[in-house]
Amino acid sequence: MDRRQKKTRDAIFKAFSALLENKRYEHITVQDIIDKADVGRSTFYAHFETKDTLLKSMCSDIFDHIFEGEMCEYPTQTPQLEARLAHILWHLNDHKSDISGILSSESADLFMGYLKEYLAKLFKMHLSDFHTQTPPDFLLNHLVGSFGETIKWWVKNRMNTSSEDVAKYFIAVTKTH
Amino acid sequence: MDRRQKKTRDAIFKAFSALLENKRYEHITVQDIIDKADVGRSTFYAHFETKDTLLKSMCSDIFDHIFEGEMCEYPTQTPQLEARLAHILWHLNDHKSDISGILSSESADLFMGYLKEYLAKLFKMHLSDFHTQTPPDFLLNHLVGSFGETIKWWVKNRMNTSSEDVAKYFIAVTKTH
DNA sequence: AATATAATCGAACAAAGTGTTCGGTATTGA
DNA sequence: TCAATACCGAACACTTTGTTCGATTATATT
Repeated sequence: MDRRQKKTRDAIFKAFSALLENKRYEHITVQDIIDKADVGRSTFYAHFETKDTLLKSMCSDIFDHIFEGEMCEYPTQTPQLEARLAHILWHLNDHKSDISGILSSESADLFMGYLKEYLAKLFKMHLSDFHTQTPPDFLLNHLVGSFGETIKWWVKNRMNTSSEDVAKYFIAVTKTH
Repeated sequence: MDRRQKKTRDAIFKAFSALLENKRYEHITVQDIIDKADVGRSTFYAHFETKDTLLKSMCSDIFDHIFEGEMCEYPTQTPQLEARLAHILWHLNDHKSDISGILSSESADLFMGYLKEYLAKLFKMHLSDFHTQTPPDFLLNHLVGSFGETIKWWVKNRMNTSSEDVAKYFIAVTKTH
């Protein structure tokens, strides 16, 4: 790969990453990026079709690195899985600033954010039903987050499953004490 | 409230909802909305500061309705919670099209989407560790989704907890068999 | 029914962003 | 050295945004 290409690519990544620390993804413009990266407009579009493509490339770089060597078959035991998860989390530290920026974006998250406000109120009343050997805020986040993901799954599947069954499934995979 | 206001508000909601069925939230413009709603440009901005405000108002309408009467203290027992969750899911059917549209948005979801691809591969190897009385795709979605939410929580808390502890917490609240 | 009030219209506006093109310049790898 | 190619940068047409303002129109009230 041409040195110039790599240099430009890195400059764009770095600028994008820096911008993400102070600005939401949706509000960052290509103009912002090329200004910060000090790169010509046409050069940007020579590398990336769009802003989303840039994000995708960046994610691939990060994830390929983190999950490298993690994808082989292991004896499937929960302790082993736990170690793997810890390992992934450990590597994520290397990209702390990028990730923080990206995760603070909006949109479907706008919807989920509002939904979660209501779910949180609801689950708070039932916190004592569940496993309590974890910090309360972790537990609450887990319940709200995973039930939110359940709703996404359900909607994605065109709400084919009955609501009773979905609720049953959710209770089934979540540990009570 | 003036009839005209309500009429305009409804027209905008309806148009927005219709647009969401065929177009991602991020790509819908105010122009699209006022064209479909057949409403003056200035009228739109008289009602909503921005597109996000519109979404927020819409969400409030939906959630206030669904969670109405759900927010009082009950005897906190898991079967009772299960019924409540089912009830919420049931009501969500009334807003199927809106919700489907909103939940298909991108951005932070772009990042999470890529991350989840990797997580899914990983969890697939460990599926047999977990509770199996649910459909496999539900289980996989739950594990990937809730671990993704765990990562969000962790990042949001500035990664203060050690990665080992986070992994431990996650395993603790998730039911194995 | 008459009237004051308030919502809507529509056109125009500056500002900002998008994505593309193209001729010229500079760097690279062979 | 030299051909290939990556970059520059300016210009382009186009879209979107958010605001303004005077002219209409519908509304609630008396």
